[in-house]
Amino acid sequence: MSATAHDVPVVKVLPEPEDLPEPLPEPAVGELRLETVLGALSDPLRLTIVRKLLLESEAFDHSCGWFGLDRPKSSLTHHFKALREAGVTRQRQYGLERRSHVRVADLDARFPGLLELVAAWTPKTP
Amino acid sequence: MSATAHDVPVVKVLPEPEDLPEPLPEPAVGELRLETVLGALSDPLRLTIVRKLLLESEAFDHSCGWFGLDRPKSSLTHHFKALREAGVTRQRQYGLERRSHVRVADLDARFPGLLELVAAWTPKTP
DNA sequence: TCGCTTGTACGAGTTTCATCGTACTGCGTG
DNA sequence: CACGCAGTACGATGAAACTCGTACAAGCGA
Repeated sequence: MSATAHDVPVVKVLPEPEDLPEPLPEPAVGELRLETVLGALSDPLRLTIVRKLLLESEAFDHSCGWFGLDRPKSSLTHHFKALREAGVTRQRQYGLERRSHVRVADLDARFPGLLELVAAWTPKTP
Repeated sequence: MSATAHDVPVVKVLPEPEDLPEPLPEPAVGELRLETVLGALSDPLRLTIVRKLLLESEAFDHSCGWFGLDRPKSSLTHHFKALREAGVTRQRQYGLERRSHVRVADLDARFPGLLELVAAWTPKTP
């Protein structure tokens, strides 16, 4: 193709799509169901996860441990899987870690306004 | 601004609050919780109810039977109660009937955009 | 290669929820 | 006042979901 021998890569701002590991199994955009997504978001812990991803993750995926959640690992696996299978997050395997990010574009396309509600959410005080 | 003393009220679009029976017990606006509301809306039958109220109820409350749902009465009671206790609907007793409407103003104030998602929802086809 | 780390799989215990039959209440009408 | 109707309350059943311990797989570094 157009790539020649003297083409030198300079800086890579973001990893190329081909460089990323394949996402774990997830529903396609057209398969997203409102009732399923709402069900996944009806749990305080999962709201916490998604909100933290929305507000504090600057274009990076984050592994399970980054959230600092005080729960056993098997519980966290359960909730991250629930979010991914509902289509809220995407997960990729980076060596040891499995990192997550919110499918912002997909969710905004299918359910505009929903993520703003999650970002504005605050946990119950008492 | 331009309103002066000789402005005469023309039509009463909505009935006065004093004419209505007291609403059944429900959470106040400030007590609405996103996780609870999303949980109430994560059920296809309840989404059907709320959507139908949003799209087809022209400023009127509607009784249980109006929806034409093919379920036993005790099931319907369960779901209408779930919606009311989550703060999605308001119910008033009119003689024999208990009529419901969506708390549009309250929900729009606390969770802007949420009801638009419900209105745009369509049940699963298969 | 031997650990250490990250996370999964599986399974049990508990809880919560949906469904719905039956019996009941409360209102309105004849 | 007796009947009928809208809807509730209660309870049983079964399915789903949350929580979490334990055991296991896979990557990475010394």
